[in-house]
Amino acid sequence: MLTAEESRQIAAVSTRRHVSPGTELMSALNLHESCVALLRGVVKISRLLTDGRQQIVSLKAAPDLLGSPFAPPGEVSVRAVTEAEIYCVPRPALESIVLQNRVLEHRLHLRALEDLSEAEALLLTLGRKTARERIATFLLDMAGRFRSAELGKRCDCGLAISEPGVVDLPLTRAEIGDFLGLTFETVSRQFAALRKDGLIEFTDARRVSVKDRTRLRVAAGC
Amino acid sequence: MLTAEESRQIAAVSTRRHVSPGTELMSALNLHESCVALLRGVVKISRLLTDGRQQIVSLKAAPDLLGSPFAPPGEVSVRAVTEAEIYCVPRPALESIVLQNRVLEHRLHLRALEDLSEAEALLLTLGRKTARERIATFLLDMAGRFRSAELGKRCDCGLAISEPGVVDLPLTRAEIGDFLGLTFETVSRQFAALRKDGLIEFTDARRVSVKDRTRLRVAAGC
DNA sequence: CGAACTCTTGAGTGGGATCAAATGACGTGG
DNA sequence: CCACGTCATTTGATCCCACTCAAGAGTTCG
Repeated sequence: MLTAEESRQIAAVSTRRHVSPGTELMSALNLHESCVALLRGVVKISRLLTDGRQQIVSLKAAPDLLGSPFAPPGEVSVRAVTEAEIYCVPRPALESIVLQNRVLEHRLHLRALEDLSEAEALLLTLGRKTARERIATFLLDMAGRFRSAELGKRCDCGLAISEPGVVDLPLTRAEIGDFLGLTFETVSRQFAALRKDGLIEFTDARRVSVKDRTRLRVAAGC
Repeated sequence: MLTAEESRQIAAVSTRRHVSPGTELMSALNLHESCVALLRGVVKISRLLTDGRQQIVSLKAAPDLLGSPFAPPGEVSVRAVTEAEIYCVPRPALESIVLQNRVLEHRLHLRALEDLSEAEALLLTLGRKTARERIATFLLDMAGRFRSAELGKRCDCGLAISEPGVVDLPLTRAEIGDFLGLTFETVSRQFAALRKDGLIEFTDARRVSVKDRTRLRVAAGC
């Protein structure tokens, strides 16, 4: 995403941090003062209601940039899901780098449009799909993003051996619920139902194997 | 949004159209061949499931630009909600204009980030709010966007006399349901409940008056 | 070993969906 | 002008999916 020169400029003004699961990466205070370059790990971006209900609006896996130097204010929480390595970049510094580099701004623009498209897909899921459809949709999404490292070792191209389709879920059942607008009990029950129907299999609670991708796609409702 | 010169450039390569409510503005065929400048009226952008379920992901009121010359492919439907006046702009033409104008691309970038923020707010609504909270949230949103023309005549600034708060809803009950992930019966019932509780009043089915903005905000759940 | 999590599973409830009917507004054509 | 069809809306009755409450097992960690 960045050239060596750009990376150097950014690193020069940033602070590197290692964070554990659950750590809030941006407090409400510094949210508009810095962006975060995600070097390793997975983070969740959530919107909150005052009574504690929350909705995960986006999952980000390294390498990626969280926040935008131009993003409008918004009440979001950013927390590590796994162990993670990050750079905290002062917003003004990032802004000036981006404003000096047309191509870089164009790339950020494209990424914002992709994020928007992803958010719209999730809107369809939350607004119109059943619990079973949401879980199936989620599994297909995760299968495209978190293929297990065991099989398809070091195969960087996305088109690895897809039949074994083993996925390492980075989220707890409760987090999956917060992502899909469900309770963790419903998530657990729908996983059990898909397993009983032979669409998936679990080696343990966090490792799923997709047994029948075609039927899983049907179960996802499109 | 655009300078006179930019508008002229765009108009030169565009075709103007008047469309009636319900008209599809972009078929699946030309969706990636053109963008739409909305001059008058309101349109809805929806995502569809094969069995007919749909989710409105965004409402756009004139003046605005629909689609982006850089947007990734996505299965969306764009339909007029009210009578509308539009320019259809060939995508390559718009793309070249934007690529020649840094400031213009920056503005499109900012708009994409605002759209993303709006989409995230809707995600919270669809994922975590009750029917009553969704309707209250929707009314507050509409009150900020579609203040009735009767009061506050020709007052372009958004800060008009807000107490009378009369709103002209551009959507049918079914469309409101497609926006909020509810059925039209539930929309109708929740409107009735808010009316019974004295938070709002109807002069007719499409014209709402906000009687108690404070309690409506509480009802919106934040 | 106990505390704190995570996950599963069961039982019962309730909010919103579904099915159904009636009303009113509107335009169209006889 | 009225009869008619269409569409938007409201309201009632019933159903069911997902939520809630609860219990227990498996884990990790101090």
